[in-house]
Amino acid sequence: MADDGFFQRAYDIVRQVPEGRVTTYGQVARMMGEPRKARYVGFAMHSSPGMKGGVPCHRVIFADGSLAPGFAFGGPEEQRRMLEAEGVGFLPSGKVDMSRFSWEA
DNA sequence: CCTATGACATTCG
DNA sequence: ACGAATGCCATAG
Repeated sequence: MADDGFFQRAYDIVRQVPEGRVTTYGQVARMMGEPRKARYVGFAMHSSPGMKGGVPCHRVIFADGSLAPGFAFGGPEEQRRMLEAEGVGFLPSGKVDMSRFSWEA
């Protein structure tokens, strides 16, 4: 299915994200050449096979550095835990320090 | 054809 | 700084 191609492309990008590094939905969408489809990237993550498929969707966060409220692994709390375990630093605001850990191709 | 919805992003008050 | 509103694109009713 051609639609799945979009998903596969999103997975391919997220799969390239190294540990201790985070990226945003808009960023991934932009790499695919379609920055307007940021929402679909999010949907792709929702449907993502998870770390088993090599898709660390927990490294994909909002543009402002916040995590997905309620749709994550068991809440943003768990996601924050995982990111911290990978070496990602968090700000006192409870958001990721994008200034340091924002992933760049 | 118009309205509603969605792991987003950006702008305004 | 935070919350609300609007914009984008695609699918469904």
